[in-house]
Amino acid sequence: MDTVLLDVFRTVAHLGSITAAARRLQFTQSAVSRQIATLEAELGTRIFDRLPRGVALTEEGRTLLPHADAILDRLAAARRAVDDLHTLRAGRLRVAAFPTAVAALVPRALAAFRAAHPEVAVSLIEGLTPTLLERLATGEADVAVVSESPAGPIDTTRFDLHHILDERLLVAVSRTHRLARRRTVRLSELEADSFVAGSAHAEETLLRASLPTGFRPRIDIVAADWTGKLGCVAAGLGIALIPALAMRSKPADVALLRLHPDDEPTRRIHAAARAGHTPPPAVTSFLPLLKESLDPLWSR
Amino acid sequence: MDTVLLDVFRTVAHLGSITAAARRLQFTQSAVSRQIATLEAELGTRIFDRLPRGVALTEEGRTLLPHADAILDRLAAARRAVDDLHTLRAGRLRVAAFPTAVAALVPRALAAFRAAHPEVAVSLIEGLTPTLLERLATGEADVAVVSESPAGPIDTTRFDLHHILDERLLVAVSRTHRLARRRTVRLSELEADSFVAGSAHAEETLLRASLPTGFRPRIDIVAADWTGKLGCVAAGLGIALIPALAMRSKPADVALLRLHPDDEPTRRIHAAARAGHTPPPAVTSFLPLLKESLDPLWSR
DNA sequence: GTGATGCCATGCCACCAGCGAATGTCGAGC
DNA sequence: GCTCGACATTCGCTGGTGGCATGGCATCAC
Repeated sequence: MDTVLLDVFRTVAHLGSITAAARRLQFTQSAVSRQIATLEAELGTRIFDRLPRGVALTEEGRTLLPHADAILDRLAAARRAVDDLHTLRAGRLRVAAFPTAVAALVPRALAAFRAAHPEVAVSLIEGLTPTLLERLATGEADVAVVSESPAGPIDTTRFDLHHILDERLLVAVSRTHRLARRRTVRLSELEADSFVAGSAHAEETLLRASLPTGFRPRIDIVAADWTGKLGCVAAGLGIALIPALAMRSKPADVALLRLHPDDEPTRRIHAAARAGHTPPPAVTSFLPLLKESLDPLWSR
Repeated sequence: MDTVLLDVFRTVAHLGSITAAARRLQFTQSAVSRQIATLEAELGTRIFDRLPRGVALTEEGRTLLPHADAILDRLAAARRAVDDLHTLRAGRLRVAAFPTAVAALVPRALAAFRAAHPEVAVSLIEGLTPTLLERLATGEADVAVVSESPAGPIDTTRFDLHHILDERLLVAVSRTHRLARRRTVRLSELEADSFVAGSAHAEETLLRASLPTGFRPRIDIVAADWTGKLGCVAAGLGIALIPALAMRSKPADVALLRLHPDDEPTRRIHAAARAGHTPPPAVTSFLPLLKESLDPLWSR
């Protein structure tokens, strides 16, 4: 059944006249007359009594009226809901991101998103790239901020990648370190140094994955997170490799050196979405914000 | 919007395949494909992602689905409600009737109606004919059981009348009365008798309206209702005119005489419905029951 | 790799549903 | 009795809708 019939019915019932309803609905009288006749045929009963002046609802019509109202209201609500989703007056945005991105990049972008679209419910899950992609694939997340190294390429047949930045790896040394004044160093110059490494397995992976094979760093100190690591470095206990993304601002007590371009590992940060699936509107709107949130410190 | 689109949408969403939905709905695949496209155009957004094997809901589609379900369910409920009304599995029957009819005629018919259609809510209002007709006209009652005398004809342009019976007026006399053995009497034979009249104004009207002008009954006793009146008659205190309709059964202690046809007033009992209005299904079903409930005692 | 298969989109055609304009019908009111 | 207002009906036409056939794409079997 066409809901236009119900709208016509409602209007006729309200105005008590086919002719008046036709005027209001921009139809001809004959059209409305036949639409009512069609509706009556479909229901198998008369819904209006034809009076000398206009029409009046029958018992059946009176029964139908609230249903027609409810159906049309719900239809309008459906349109509104879909439209709200489209214009970001409703909906949700579930971001998944790897730990380093959660330090600053993703929170900044999420904050900007929430400011722009306060009615969209945002949520954030932290995890390692393979897990994030799995969540994305199962629909538990709408977008995943992931890192890709040559060692672990991402299946682009399953995921659409939006490149955010190429991550820079910095060498943190104490201000009194012999290389503290340098802008750029080569890895070979650090063979004699002791490294402060993270205790987390992820950091192991980072170090191993990031550095050229054959380079065997000396590790004397293990610190859990970036803040502790930087403390050790500042105290001159060793040097550390720090992803630029982990630096929320330039620290005062350590020097940050860039690696020579040939030594720098290539870790590309992407926002990933499910391939073949149209991203929810919130994701489409979120991606540009991720790029706008970039700090010049982070990428080369 | 055609609700068929919503049904197609629902089926496609459920089966995850346009082709499968087409099979189930007895459409061709192309038809369903374009119906989905039409729905998407109407909403201004994609509601399905086209995958290599079938389709999957987008965020917008997921939002729409519960609305589609609700709309279709409500539509089905509307059809059912109208149909129930039609088949008397629901609805109401509001009967208005004049007092004498409420004695036995209408209750019997209502009981039969309720037995046949227990899910229809029945109600009954008692009143005098002009009031009843007014209620009918304003829609407060669905059908009115009214009496019509030559003195008060009913406007048949406003009301459709269904003749139920021509009311018989009986003369109640005690078993020891001089006419107790007669079957028929003439009014002129009763001039010497004392009449037991009702105290109600209605009874005054009945007596005056029923009897030929010029006949002046002698009234010594006034009794409120038919039972009391019959009690007086049985005790030999006088005689009474009783509408046959008021007799729920043949009483043992009084004799009931018919009036000679020429003396009998013509009061026609009708079921009245609003002219020009299709009666509610319950009324259509109720009218035959009124005639079937007739007691042979009542009418000539 | 190559053909077969399954799925969706689309071009084309035929059909009919629904619209508008005009006319018919009926009752009310003057 | 005439006019007016309101709904129904008829007729011709157009646009929408479905079916058929085809094409593109991805997957699967061999």
